[in-house]
Amino acid sequence: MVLVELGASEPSADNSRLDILSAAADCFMERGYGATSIDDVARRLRATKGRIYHHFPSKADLFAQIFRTGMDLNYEALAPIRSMPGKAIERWTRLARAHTMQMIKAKPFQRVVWEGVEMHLRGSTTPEQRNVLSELIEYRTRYGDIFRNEIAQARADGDMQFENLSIANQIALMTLNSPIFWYSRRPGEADRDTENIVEQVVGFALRGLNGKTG
Amino acid sequence: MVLVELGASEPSADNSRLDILSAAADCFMERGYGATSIDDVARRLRATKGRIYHHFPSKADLFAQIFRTGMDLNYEALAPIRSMPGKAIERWTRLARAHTMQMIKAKPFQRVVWEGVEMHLRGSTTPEQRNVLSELIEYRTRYGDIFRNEIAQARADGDMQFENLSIANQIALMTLNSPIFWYSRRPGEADRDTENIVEQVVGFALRGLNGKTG
DNA sequence: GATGAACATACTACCCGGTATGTTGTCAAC
DNA sequence: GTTGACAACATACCGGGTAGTATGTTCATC
Repeated sequence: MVLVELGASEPSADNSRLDILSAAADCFMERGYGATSIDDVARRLRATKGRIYHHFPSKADLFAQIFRTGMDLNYEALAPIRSMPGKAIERWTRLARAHTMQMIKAKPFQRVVWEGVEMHLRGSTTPEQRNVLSELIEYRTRYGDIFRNEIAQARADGDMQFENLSIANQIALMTLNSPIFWYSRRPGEADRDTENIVEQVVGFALRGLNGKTG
Repeated sequence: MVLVELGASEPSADNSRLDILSAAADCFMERGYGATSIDDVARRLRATKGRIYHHFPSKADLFAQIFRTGMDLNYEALAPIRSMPGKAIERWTRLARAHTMQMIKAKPFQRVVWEGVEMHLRGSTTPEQRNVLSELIEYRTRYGDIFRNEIAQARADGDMQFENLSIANQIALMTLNSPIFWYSRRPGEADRDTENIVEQVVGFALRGLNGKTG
């Protein structure tokens, strides 16, 4: 079972690659995958297609790389929390905070992740690209399971109450993801303001799960 | 017994129109607006483009009509509840139930509504189609305000607690909408099962809003 | 000064929205 | 019962946009 290796690619190798990824993520967020042309991405970089196709074999692959990068960021944000001892509900709350903050901080990448999941659910991809995508989907599914396991444990601890585990997790994650749709940074917004928004979101989800606020 | 109206070329045309709308909604749900071609819709109808363009002037207009139909259904579902007397929190709960049920029952249309809102937020439409769409967006915004007003009132009544009204409404509606993404009807699912799902969703949102369960 | 990476330029093949035109059935009037 | 008119499509075609490719160009490194 070979999973994604975090630092697999050479670090200092390509600023150019990262620039392309970031610009493409912005485009995909603003117009969606289908409506974004490679020329659009190139234009944003003040470059041409040649540059992009020099680094990425296809549009679908570019999309997939953004997807992977976004998920890498998410795993990275959760990493220090996952191993924390203590009650599951407390761990879930911290995980939720980190996740939600990630939705805000890396919004373009997270929108790509979202669209990637949607694309997979719709099954509208070429059969061969689908393998690349479905590997990423599994990556993302396991990510969701991190939260799923915690709320399952929290329920067993008597710290949460809900009927169906899958549904509860779906709704909770949807809540935590929601900022990618309605959040946009306001001029002069401080870190404290952002954290406040995160707290409102996480609080909503926690209450939704009947979490015992200690 | 004879109900044929003179000069009414409507009935057969309306059936055909509805068939097209429904087939197109299915396609848009499965592949998204951009990835769906008019030929795709025609193929699903076992017909050709001619039929579609005979009834709808453009792809964007077809999309808009589905959007409008979906919203019409939503308003219709809320109509009898809106005028009910009693506490706001109670009214909100009933509205939420009706809305969520609608998400499940008319899922293809609701997905189109969702994508329409996304398209508008992204601003990726031709300037002239944008007028048609933004009118629908306003239609949809007023719909959201129905819920917004109720939770504002409920908070004033002391029956709900949350910090930011806009954020709370956004999250709550997102929760109620979420079935359009993860729900799919299971074989042998009864109405009672569906209602149970609705209850889980609405319950989650209600607790998220700190609703006083009476 | 040869080589290859990192692009830009030029071009092609294809798909898709839209249109223009052809075909069929119906129905009304003569 | 023939004809004309029109609705409801089907067929054929066109033009624009786009993913992908093939080829040129620059520049650094050795």
